[in-house]
Amino acid sequence: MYSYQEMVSMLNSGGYRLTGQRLLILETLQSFHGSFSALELEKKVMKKDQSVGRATLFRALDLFLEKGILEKIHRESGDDVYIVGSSGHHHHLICRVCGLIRDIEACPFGEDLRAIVQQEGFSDTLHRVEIEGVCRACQKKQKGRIA
Amino acid sequence: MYSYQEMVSMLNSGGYRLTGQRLLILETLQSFHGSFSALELEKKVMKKDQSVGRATLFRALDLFLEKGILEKIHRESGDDVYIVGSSGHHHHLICRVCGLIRDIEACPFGEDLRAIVQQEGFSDTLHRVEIEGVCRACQKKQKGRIA
DNA sequence: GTGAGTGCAAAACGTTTGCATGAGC
DNA sequence: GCTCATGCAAACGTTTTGCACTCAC
Repeated sequence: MYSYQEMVSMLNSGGYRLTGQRLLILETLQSFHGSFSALELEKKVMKKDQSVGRATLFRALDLFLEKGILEKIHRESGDDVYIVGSSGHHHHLICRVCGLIRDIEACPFGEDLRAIVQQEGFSDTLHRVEIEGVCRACQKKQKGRIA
Repeated sequence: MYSYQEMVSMLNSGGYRLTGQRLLILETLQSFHGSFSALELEKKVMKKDQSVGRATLFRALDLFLEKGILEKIHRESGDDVYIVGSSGHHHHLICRVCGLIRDIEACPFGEDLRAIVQQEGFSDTLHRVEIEGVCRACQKKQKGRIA
């Protein structure tokens, strides 16, 4: 997960302006320890500075996605959530209860799949592996509730 | 990809009523040879019977998803599309140009990943592998356009 | 006959836009 | 100072809802 400094330089290196709003949003991103929705981000940002416009936030989200500062993740529920990005090829392990994300560096996309893709004649492929489950902490909470 | 008959019995076996609208939608589903959006489906259905309400269509989509008659797929572009389901565990190879879908029966989720998931302490996991690329036919079309 | 399913229209939802204003480089 | 970026509010497109009506069982 990128640090504030890394995010700022990623933004800066693209020739984008380091406005107060963008920096505020980047700062807010750090307070999430897992995934978050656009709305959750909006609430946190508004708490810090109520004058930030919705449009600014969505424009920043798009920009950050494009620069790789953020990544978008599709939950089984159908909701899209965001996480702060990290470098290198990786996949995600997501807790469907609390939204916790763990980056997985192992990639199951090996020779077997590559061969199938080639056989089907597809080019310019990218792949997405998302594993969804319940994290240890949420398992404990759930057990506690039933017992 | 399920046949019309299979879809009808999947619906029927759940105790759901076989209404004219639902059957019309199931029939329409067969005409797609790849993925489709809710709107594309709506257009096709409306062409057959203009009196079908939007709400009915969305309610049917939800129902079909729940019964496994349809599957929802997340495109890299951010759009959600649907495909007619098929039985057994499988993943998808998607053409980002035309929406063509190929089911892949090989599953890369093996011991390696299983061990990582266990190590991280996650339970009740499900996984999603989506490969996006450009199919053979669309590659040819693109080449033709440039040359 | 009964209740699941429907059509309609209006509302809700999250997101995007147009434009005048304001701030970064 | 020149442009990119912003705030506001209104528009947008998709999906959901509430309700009276209807049709499958």
